[in-house]
Amino acid sequence: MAQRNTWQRERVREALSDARGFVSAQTLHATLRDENTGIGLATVYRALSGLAASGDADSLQSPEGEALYRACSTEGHHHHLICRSCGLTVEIEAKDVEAWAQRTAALHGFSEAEHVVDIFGLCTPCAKKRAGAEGAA
Amino acid sequence: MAQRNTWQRERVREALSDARGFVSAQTLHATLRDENTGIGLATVYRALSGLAASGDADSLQSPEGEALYRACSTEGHHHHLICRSCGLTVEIEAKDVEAWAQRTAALHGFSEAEHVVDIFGLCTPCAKKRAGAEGAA
DNA sequence: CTCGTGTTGAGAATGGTTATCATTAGCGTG
DNA sequence: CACGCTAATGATAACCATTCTCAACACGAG
Repeated sequence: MAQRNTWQRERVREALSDARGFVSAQTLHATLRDENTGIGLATVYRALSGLAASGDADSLQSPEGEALYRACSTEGHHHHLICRSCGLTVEIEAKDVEAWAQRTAALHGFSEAEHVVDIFGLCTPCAKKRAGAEGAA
Repeated sequence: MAQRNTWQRERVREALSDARGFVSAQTLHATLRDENTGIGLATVYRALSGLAASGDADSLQSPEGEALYRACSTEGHHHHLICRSCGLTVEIEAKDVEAWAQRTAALHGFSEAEHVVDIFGLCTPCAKKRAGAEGAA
């Protein structure tokens, strides 16, 4: 028996799904604590890395060095389009880029190529908000 | 007078150039220490972030959450092909990917798109080494 | 040479992540 | 249903990279 079902793991999975974008383990833990669950920080980390390992979640490093996680609907390999203002995330496919990455790696004698391709930008609502708040700076 | 010339900063710049790929601040500090220079860790960090800020170095987050730096010859926007074993790094251009990123972002209503495109793999020497050491596992 | 101030360096502080370990609780079994 | 094995939990300590603090120092102008 390698894996047991615990409400904690379930809660982490839920919380991750509820979040519209990437969230840090710390934030997730805080959120779960607010919901009266006395879940432990270590457990959140464990659940999170478990989800990431099993492909149910994606993880990336924020520029500040924090690990961010997000529930992933798409099973296979994919990339993200992330709003740098509100965190909204869109999963995108990039077959062309996949091919290009493999080709480029091979061209330089690299094997077992993996790649990181993420686009950061401003989603329409945030772009509008920012344009409106311009004078406030 | 905003900036003074110190041998420490020069050493950091040199060490960064000597490294063939991305190196962590810790590694760089250790290297400089080995060269009999009694340089301080804090100084290395300071010099490194300075170089990164002035565009003389590139920085990225390793999967382990460490910040890695590399001296960058190319001024403009570019990407990296990195050996995950020895750290060897090749700078690559990806005009097609640039275009694709912009297009994709626009398609989803995102503006001010920036992107992160890096390929991690095994360079030929490392791939061979690894194949030879297979039985050791 | 002398002074002012940016810089340095050792160590403390910070903050995220992982390990430790006693306790708890799934879950298959009898 | 009760029992027991063992994975999972959670409080806390340990870790590690990075940043901050601050007194001593050295660059460089006058």
